[in-house]
Amino acid sequence: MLQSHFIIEFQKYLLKWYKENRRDLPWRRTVDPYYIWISEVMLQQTQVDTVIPYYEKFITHYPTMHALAQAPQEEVLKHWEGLGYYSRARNLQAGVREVVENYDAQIPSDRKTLLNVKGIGPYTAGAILSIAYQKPEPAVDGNVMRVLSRIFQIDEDITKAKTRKTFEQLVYTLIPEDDASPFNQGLMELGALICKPKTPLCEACPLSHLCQARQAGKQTDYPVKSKKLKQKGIHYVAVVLQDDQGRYLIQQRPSEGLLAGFWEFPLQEISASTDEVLPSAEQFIEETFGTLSIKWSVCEETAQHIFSHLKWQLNVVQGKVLSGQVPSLQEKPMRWIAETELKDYPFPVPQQKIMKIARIAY
DNA sequence: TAATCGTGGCA
DNA sequence: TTGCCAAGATT
Repeated sequence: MLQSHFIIEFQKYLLKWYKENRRDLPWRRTVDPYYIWISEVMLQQTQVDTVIPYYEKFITHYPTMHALAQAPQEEVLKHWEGLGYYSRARNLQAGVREVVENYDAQIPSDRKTLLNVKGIGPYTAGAILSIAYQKPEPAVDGNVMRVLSRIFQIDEDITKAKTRKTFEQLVYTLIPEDDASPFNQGLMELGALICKPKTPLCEACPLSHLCQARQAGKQTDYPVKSKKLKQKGIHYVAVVLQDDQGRYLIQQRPSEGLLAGFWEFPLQEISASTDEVLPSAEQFIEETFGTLSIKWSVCEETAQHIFSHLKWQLNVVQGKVLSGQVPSLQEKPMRWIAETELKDYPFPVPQQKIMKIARIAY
């Protein structure tokens, strides 16, 4: 059990350090729960410098919850393009619609209700409650677990879901009643700027005199986390097809799963060898349109894209339809679009790499 | 619980 | 180059 003088000491040094060292970030110039919500979702598993331009653009386009609620989903995805983890965008919009419809556009201020809103989990709920509503609630992210696991030499594996609860209980004992926002943000800022994963700057740390790992010289042994497996490799051929008018064939991905709802040049999975590249492309066209007269060229350059759990190897084949008539597409989620229209569709990064290889402007 | 879901930075 | 890492949520 922690003694009260330790807790007071912890709060005092952390709050003083945060007050003097906090970065001036766009979302720190407001306490509007809607803007805090957007920033927290964008910051999930994403670095601050990456988020800043997306945040600025997003709140300009969707300054109110009503604006976001009424926007077409594909337009929202377009604004999220390149930021990754696209279910965040769909869930954010779904959550905002829930709040507009069920709570008269007032974001709930209690944890239980907040957790029922789409896209809001334990961390984001705590962040909104503490930062926007000044409530003494924990907001435990990777920074907080790293900082606290070092200070208290906590050995639990932070990759396990239930470990977060251990840290939440600890934060409940540490967090000050009246300074919840700077306390939570201070813990995260300390993790980001000082208590870094590889090379913690303990000499500059305001809590080093309270840190057990530091006293034991074992800072980099914490946090404890199990290793993750290597990405599984998959080989594809991207089929870049143009009709006689120079339009490109693009296809929409399914509404669930990887890169849901995004557009792409049709991908055909192949086994590793390159001698399958052209036959696979031809097979795709055969299955989609039947027999067509096409002038093919195989691109020498290939692309690679690494996801959290997958590694794509991409070959590119370009084809031009020689005959005038292209069969109709029926119910397939495909379209023929002009090169100038590509910019109106959301394309994920691997597709942008394919465009570069195929020398298509985007 | 464990797997899924992006992308860019960095040692 | 490779692996790790970043203000996690969902299923």
